[in-house]
Amino acid sequence: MTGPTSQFSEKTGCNNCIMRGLGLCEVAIGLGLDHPDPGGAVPISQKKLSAPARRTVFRKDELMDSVPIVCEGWAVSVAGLSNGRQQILSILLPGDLLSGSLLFEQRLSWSVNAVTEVCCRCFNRSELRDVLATSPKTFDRLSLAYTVERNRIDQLAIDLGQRTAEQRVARLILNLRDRSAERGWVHDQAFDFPLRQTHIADATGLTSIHVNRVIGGFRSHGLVEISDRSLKIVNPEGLRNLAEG
Amino acid sequence: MTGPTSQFSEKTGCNNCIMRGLGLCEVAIGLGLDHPDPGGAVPISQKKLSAPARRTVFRKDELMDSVPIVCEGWAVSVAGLSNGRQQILSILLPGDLLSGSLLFEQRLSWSVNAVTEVCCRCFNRSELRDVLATSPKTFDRLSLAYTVERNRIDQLAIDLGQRTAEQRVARLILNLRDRSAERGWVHDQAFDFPLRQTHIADATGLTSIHVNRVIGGFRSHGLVEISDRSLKIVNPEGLRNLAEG
DNA sequence: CGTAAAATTGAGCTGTCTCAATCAATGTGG
DNA sequence: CCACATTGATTGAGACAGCTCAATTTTACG
Repeated sequence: MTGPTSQFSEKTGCNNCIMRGLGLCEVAIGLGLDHPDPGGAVPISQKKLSAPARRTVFRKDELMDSVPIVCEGWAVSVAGLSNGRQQILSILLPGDLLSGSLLFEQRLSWSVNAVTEVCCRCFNRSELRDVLATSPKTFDRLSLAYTVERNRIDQLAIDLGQRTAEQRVARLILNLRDRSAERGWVHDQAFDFPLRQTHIADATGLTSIHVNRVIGGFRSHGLVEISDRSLKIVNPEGLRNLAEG
Repeated sequence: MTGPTSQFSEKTGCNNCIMRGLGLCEVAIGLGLDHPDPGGAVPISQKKLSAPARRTVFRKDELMDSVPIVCEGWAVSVAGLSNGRQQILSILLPGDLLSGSLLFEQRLSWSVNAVTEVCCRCFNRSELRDVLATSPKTFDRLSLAYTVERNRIDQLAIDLGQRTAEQRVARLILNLRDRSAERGWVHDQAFDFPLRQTHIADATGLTSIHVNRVIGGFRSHGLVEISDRSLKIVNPEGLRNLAEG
């Protein structure tokens, strides 16, 4: 039962997570952290935590004794500047580690905001590290996740430093399509897309006004359609060409 | 023994590295990887490799069986785009890990170019990982290095996404001053600065022409002085204020 | 149903780029 | 040791991508 998804403080939270099937908490499940089970999986104590849309889930500089994984909903990790601007450093989909750094550091470098209603599982760090030391499989799985995360940030820097507004937005959309597709959530080039234009703006280093015009352009060129928190890539070829630049 | 530094073009290479004292290969030395010694240090087989200024040291997609550390000279890791532009993802000073990802991945994600003449030590990856598994101290040291690296990239993305040209250049200079200072190479706000304006441009996502004007501005406002591959911060306050935005 | 958040559109401005040319520095071969 | 070739720094003029300010409409939510 979804139950009254409550605050911030640990609540029933993400029951759906397991119910929705294996696709969901793939990292957690892939790591064998999900729950004590026969298949060689290792139990690690965990807490669940959920937050409503648009709320801050974790605050910069918060001291974490756990390593959270997003189970349900979309979130973003975001760095705020003194002048009010902010940069989204990663968009977190269900199954994503909040940040690989949390394995080594307990202080959170950036805030995490919920885009939709979000639910996380927070794995105890020291237990998790013990598992890492003893389970090579888990180690490999986790270092792969870390590598992917790292490559994504490098790619972000390249996009921000070298590409045009249209390319950045196109690439963002294509990335999210690919990540959704890995999870089996893309059908006929359409997928759930809860980001607001301001999220896209903060992720691409643009103004939301300009993002609006760029997307308007995409739409009028028959590249994408957006409606009702869902995005459909009408012309994948065209979008890809635009993105490659 | 140090032996004839071989490889690539096996040259004499970085004998200076040790001779210059502890400041230099600090990571390697801090890790106790330097050479077999009584102090609990762990020997790991290593090769040395050197390259002249402006040459490519490692090429994107190269398969590495080792984890290199820069011992001497400055290098940059850089991603090239099809349109000829390129983004510098990190500036490597002596003592820096080429990339923490190499602990987990053997394929190099981006090329590494020498800025000055450069010399590296390449530690055997599997031996290094064995050491990590058995030496908590080394593990901590290395995960710290990884964390620092990660934070630097995040910071780069924020700079590229949200800050003005002047801020980006100012921050680059201040970062390099700080990193040089950690190594004890800053005297009276002056330090070795072998970067060309094109390097600065590629690192900040700007045109070298515009970098030139920005630096010209800094100079004429009495913020910095550059001459003879050395940079002096004349007005640290002013530069910092500019950088903060 | 009312209020806040998000999307859209217009007009003008500016930071940064492009193109082009010159000059200084550094390195190379004869 | 000089002439030449290459690389790097500097400066000017004009163009444009993306920003700011401002107003309106649409959508979402308590």
